[in-house]
Amino acid sequence: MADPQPGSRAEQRKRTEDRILDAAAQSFFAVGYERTTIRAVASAADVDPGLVMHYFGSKQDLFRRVIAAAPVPELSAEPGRAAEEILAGLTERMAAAPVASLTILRSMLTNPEAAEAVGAAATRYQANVAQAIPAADADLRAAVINAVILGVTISRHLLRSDALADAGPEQIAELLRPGITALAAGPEQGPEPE
Amino acid sequence: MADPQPGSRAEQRKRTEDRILDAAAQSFFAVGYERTTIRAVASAADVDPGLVMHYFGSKQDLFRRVIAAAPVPELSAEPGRAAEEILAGLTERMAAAPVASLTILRSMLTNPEAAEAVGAAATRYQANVAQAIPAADADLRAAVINAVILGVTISRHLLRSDALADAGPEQIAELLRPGITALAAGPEQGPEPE
DNA sequence: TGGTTCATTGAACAAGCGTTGAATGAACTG
DNA sequence: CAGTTCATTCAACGCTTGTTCAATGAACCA
Repeated sequence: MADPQPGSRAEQRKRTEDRILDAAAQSFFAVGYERTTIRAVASAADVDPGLVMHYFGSKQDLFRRVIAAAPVPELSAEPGRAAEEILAGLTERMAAAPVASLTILRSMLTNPEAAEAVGAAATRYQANVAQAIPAADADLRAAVINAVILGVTISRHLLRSDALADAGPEQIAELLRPGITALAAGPEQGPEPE
Repeated sequence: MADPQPGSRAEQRKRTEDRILDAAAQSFFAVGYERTTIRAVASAADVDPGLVMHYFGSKQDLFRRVIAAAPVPELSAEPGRAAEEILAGLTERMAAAPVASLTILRSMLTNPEAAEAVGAAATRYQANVAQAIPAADADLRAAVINAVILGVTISRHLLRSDALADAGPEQIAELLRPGITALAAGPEQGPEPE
């Protein structure tokens, strides 16, 4: 599945499609779904608005294409090590949050499609986390962990909270460690069962 | 500052204004700023769109009026008790989250005005929290606490995460307790500093 | 080379938006 | 009661939006 011949029609098309996709991703990420206009995307990609429609069908489809590039974090942990894996994943994501993921987050509160994407990803992630938590309320605990990660990510990357944006990923992860550990450990049940 | 005479012109105006404000709040909360239309608000309030403009000036001003009703959580805590007060405040807010606050949250990622409101409230709240934390990185800790609260609130009320929406406020607060406590306590420094 | 495909453009459409300003008629004021 | 205020409506403007469709010209294939 190599790139088509340079200068060929197919290659030119791919170049243009990618330019549009890039411009769209940038705009969706920067201002969200509603404030992004086909015209602005086309202009940023140095292309006619009609071409955007011709290639991607509709604004909604274009949005779908952009957010389809969002990697869904996979996580499979064994009980006891769950907290560390969660923190490691969070650290990694804080260091380099992909544009597609942030685009979804930016639009999730106003765009049903984005909300659904977030919901689906959250459900998968929560299921994986919950299975590693030895507690009756594992689902709730996983949901809270998810909420915490969501809040930190939004504050840091979208709201650009000064304190959070300036701090290093490991520093933030360190501060979250006690809470995540407690959430992933399950209920305390007196001194060392067994 | 009693209500004006019933049936009077002033009273009638107030009634209408309130009806518009209610409809606007509901719409802003439900679908956010961009998807809310003056026409829809007017229709819901059984009023002509022109009247909305006449009374509130512009859509942006109407939005301002709605979010001006959002209570800013005040918090002044002494070191050591900070965590409990934070958790108490969070519990309270989870039990009855005011529409205005949720409206701001809904729009904060796409509307600059809402983002500013969130930022301002967050800054004030963080300052209060930080002052009660005995640590060099108190600001960062306060920011993380804020982010956690933000994430939980969004997940619960806006994303309607099943697990979180079904759980009781106290239950969630209980799960959050270890993390918040650790954040508000400052760095551990060996066994019981005297 | 001649015909077809297709990337790309330009102009336009219909719908919806926020917003305006004149018109109406009932509530006020003197 | 006459005159003014003002809550409310109606119709319209100008703009932007997503979207469509015919036209163009270069790349492709036989």
